[in-house]
Amino acid sequence: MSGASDGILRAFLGYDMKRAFAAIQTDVNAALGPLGLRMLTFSVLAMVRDNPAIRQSHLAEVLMIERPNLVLILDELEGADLLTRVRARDDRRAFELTVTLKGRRLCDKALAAVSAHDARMAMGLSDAERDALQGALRRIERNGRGSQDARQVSRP
Amino acid sequence: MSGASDGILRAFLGYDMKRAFAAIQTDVNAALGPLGLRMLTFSVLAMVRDNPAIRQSHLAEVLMIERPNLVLILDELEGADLLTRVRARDDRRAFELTVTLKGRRLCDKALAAVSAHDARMAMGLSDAERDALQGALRRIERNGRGSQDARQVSRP
DNA sequence: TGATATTGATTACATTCCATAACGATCAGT
DNA sequence: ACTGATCGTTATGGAATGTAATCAATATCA
Repeated sequence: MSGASDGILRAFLGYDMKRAFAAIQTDVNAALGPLGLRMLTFSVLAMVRDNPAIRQSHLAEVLMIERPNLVLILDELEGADLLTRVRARDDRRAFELTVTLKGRRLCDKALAAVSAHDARMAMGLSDAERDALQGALRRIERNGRGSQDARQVSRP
Repeated sequence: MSGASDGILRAFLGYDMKRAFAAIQTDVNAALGPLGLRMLTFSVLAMVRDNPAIRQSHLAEVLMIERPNLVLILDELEGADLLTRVRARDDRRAFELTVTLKGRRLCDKALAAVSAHDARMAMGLSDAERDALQGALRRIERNGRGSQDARQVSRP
């Protein structure tokens, strides 16, 4: 007789999401830890690898990270020789981000580790179920943006 | 021509989850803010309401919150006269948590606000899609626990 | 052109959430 | 009674996130 139950909260998407995401974050960080990466630094590294010469502002916008926070992440990655900041020729305020050879190699390993983690977390889900899940998650993300925009519109 | 895309990361569940959960958290906190609650304090309040005389340890275990962190949340809720800490008769170390009348009323309002938020975020999903989504999320949560246990088992 | 506003990156700072170690008080088992 | 475990607490640190303010460089426009 365990006694208490969280049945009320299980009625809400947010509760299931929080717990599922916590499980994912724990597992992915465990998978990336041996490589010296976390979920966030991996996201940045993979994004820069796939979008060479991307600017910090643009990257922050796409990843929905505040610019000041991205600076620290880039300091870490640049300090580990995984990517470089190079002044843009056409705009000397901006930096162009590019992954180094070392960064590309680490990114390959990280992609393999994260893929394994991803398969582990999706165990028991059919391909169709997984696709439906990701479709639903993107729908929720869009629904959230809608609300945000609506609130911002109400400003002068 | 926006330029960069996060297509690589979109292949992973964790990325979609992080963004969907961020949207949910932003929206639910906006919904609860006017009531003086956050996602976490609401979870605790609703749990205590539905499980009167629950002990802190038990509550922390069910919600997967570390005991020291729960203490601060309870301080906040108790300070706002939303719940009470009463010494357990059979164990004078433990506290029994119970929601006050004020807490019950606020919880009712909060439940309505969170229900509206939940419906907003699930807009565009059929009942079947929503059920499938929550089923998949719980599956992921279980998959995560499995990995955690496996790692703990490997310890001496 | 020159004055003004805007943008890119940065610094400094605060907050929230989460995790661990250590402690006093109490309980359980021997 | 002694030992070990449990309950709540304090103190502390790390990680993620957010805002304000700054400097340099660019864009806008009268």
